[in-house]
Amino acid sequence: MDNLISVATENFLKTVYTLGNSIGKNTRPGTVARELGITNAAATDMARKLSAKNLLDYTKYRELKLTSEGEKMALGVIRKHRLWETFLHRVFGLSMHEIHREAEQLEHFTSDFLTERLSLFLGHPTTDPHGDPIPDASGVFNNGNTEVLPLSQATEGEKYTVSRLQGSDKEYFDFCQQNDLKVNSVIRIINRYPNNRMTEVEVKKRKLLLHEDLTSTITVSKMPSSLEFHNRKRQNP
Amino acid sequence: MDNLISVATENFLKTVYTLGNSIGKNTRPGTVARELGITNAAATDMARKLSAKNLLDYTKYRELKLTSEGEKMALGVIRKHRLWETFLHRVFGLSMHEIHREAEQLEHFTSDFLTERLSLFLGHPTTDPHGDPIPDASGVFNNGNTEVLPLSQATEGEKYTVSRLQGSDKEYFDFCQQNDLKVNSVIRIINRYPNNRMTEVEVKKRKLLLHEDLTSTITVSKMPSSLEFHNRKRQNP
DNA sequence: TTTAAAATTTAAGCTAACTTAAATTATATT
DNA sequence: AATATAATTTAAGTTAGCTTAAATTTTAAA
Repeated sequence: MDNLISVATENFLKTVYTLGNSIGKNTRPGTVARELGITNAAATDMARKLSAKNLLDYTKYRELKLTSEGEKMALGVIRKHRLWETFLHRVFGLSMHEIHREAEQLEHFTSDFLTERLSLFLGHPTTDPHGDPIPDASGVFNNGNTEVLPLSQATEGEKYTVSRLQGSDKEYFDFCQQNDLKVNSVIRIINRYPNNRMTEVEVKKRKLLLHEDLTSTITVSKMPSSLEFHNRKRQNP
Repeated sequence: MDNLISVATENFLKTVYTLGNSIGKNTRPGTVARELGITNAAATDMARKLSAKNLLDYTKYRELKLTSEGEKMALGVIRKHRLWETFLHRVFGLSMHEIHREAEQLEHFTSDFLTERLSLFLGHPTTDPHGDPIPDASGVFNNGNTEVLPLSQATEGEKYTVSRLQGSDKEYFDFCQQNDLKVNSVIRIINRYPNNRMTEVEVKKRKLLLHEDLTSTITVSKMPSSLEFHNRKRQNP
């Protein structure tokens, strides 16, 4: 009857949560396994264990569903991850592709006490540098409810603001930086070429032709999110 | 042939290093076990494993000795620990009794890359808030070589400065704070009562009668360490 | 609707890091 | 120098978190 939560468990719950909240993804054991780099057998095994601890509901051959307790834990880990990313970027000046790697470790070894000091120090941010929302200490998102959609599904002619950049490697962020694709950048859809899966956009007077590989990782919203804008301005607290 | 270093290994090496460098302590398996809260059997087991990995020299029934590789690892962990303590105290304002607990976790999940950014951010400190020296990235201490000794062994009539406070709980630091026993405080030995293991000292015009339980945890030096003083002044970088 | 392919589960086994209990070796004392 | 005590080591066993391989179930296609 071990009550302590392990890194493996935290990562498992986090992955189930993330997959469950990503469009076009599912929470079947195999999907979770692939995401975590473990075998299907290990994922099934873990699912049964976590089910016994009431952290998720598991029925053979079905998708995994977090219980409210499991979801709360997942959100706790996500909170720590995103607060650390914000911190590492703002305070230590780590670049976008570096912060995830470090936060991935730190998130598991930060007490709730320290988490709140971190959040306080940062001025209780509600989004991280990628534009991802940060839940509060009780697992609630306070980001307003602006409609967001992947750039790959944006409408021709419309104007949007970038709300999230979901890539991870240096090249991705270098490219985005280079082309002014930043959180809160204004972006207009010039043309869509669905057959070629390309989208032509305008950012800061410049035209870009982007493939769906990229446009599916950029989340945009029609109205500029004033909350996020507010947060971006407070760089050195 | 697992090349990754585990938390258990890091803590084991750190403990052997610390015991080996504390006067009146030894590095026998039982001592290490007690320190880590594991059984003797587990300590012996670990000693053999680490010996196989060339991190320490182990001969049955003898004290444990770190190899240079093992010592380097131990110093790496200690560096991370003390940098985090410095950070948490200076930047997040955590109190003395809180920083150890958090640093104890963070030290194991901080990459060398992040460690150097942390050190840079803090201005490459050479002592932590307890006055403990921080080794540099290659495991070298750059704290000058002021002679230090426990307050319990200080000489009657002499003046010293406090160089380290080695306690851990809130009560300890509250008492020290209350009585101006801080790193770099000036302290004069008025009287020693070896039979009762008490020492009478004067700090900021106030006289204190202290038991060896306390005086053995306070390290002092005859000459005020200008290096440490310099560091203490840079509070909010 | 049958069947082939894909996914999932079960079974058996491994390693790290522990445990308890028994056996061995050191050490300290008389 | 013999012996009691303390420390250490060995042996056997446990749990978490994996693995591979085989068996089973689902799903998708013919």
